[in-house]
Amino acid sequence: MPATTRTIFHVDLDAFFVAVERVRDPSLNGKPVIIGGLGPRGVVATASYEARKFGVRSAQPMAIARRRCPQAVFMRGDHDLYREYSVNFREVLDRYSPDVSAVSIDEAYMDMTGSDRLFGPPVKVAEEIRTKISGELGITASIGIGPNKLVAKVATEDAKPDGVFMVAGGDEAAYFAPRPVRDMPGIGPKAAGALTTLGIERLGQLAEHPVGPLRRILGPNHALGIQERARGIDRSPVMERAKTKSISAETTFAEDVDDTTELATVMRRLSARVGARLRKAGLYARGVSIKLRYPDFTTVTRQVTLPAPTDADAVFVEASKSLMDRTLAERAGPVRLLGVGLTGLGERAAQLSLLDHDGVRESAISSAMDRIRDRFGEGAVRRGS
DNA sequence: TCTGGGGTCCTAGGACCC
DNA sequence: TCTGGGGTCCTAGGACCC
Repeated sequence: MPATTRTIFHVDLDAFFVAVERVRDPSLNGKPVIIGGLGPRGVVATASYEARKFGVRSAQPMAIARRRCPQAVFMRGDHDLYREYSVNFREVLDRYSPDVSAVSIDEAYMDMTGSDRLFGPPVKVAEEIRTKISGELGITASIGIGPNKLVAKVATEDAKPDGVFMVAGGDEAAYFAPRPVRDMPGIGPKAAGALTTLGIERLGQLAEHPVGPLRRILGPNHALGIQERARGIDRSPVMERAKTKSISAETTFAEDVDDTTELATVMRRLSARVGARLRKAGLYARGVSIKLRYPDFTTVTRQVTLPAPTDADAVFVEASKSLMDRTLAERAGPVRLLGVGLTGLGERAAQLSLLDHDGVRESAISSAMDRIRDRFGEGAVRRGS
């Protein structure tokens, strides 16, 4: 099969959460709006462009955002509503390509190779998609176009906000070369810092650097691949995301918690929460993990593999509590964050044969309690101990 | 300025099996 | 008596992304 030049779109909704809030309440238009955790330890999820002018950024501690832009409207956000918009967003994209892959709630790739005959030149289709999104959802999107996902994704940064930017096939290396290495997805603060020690600041320098020293920083197996990416080369297909591999829930306390009874209560609640989500997805878990973060931000994880796959809360609660006891025995509280995860997920049918009788019974009990909670609310039932 | 919550992927060492 | 290599599973930690 001959190598064909692909046409890939990366579609990204602009300041998505804020945009949705503005559909609901147009009086927010033109104002700085900041959405994120409102507690003492919250961080910014999304800031409107008006707020960004004051130096407010995603993932920034809310305390800093408040200082930089005290006049902003601060909101908690409504994630169920954002999910609904995300579904409608996806529905628009599906009209234009059979190969769409969502990467997150506000972002997706589309393989538009060969779509010219149907829809016209890429930039024109991109504008049409944007018009449809804003017409039907009332929010704006930006679209990056490139010969692969990597270039399309980076191009979106030049398209934002509310625009289209295209990098033609063949231009990708020249387009990447002058950009800071941090612009490349996969190079985070650590890798960028390490590259600086080699005098590498831009993607062009990264692409040209002798691979030897890069192996030390980027890993022996990945240095070459990353150098290819620095030239804008990426062969990965637009593919729907693989199945869920883990389900987790965690909470950062407003104030550090030392009381082991309270920690146990929270651990139980988190375990039940991930258990409910697991059963809703019709899955079984083979492993339970926990996470503790101490005030100095050191983070400890502990994990066990269960004797048999299960979806029973009783098993998750027992496992997570015993892992926590073990961890606290090594280092006692206070604790800043507590988390629980379920791993080794699989389909019910595939794992059913591995269940013992007790497992079947516990599974049935948890499912029955889910139904009661659905009808009567969260606090309606709890198992006796 | 003081760091959320939900994920994925990678590395690395040790156990265990063949 | 000393010494193998490969494969898989398990656990812990960490980088990164949105």
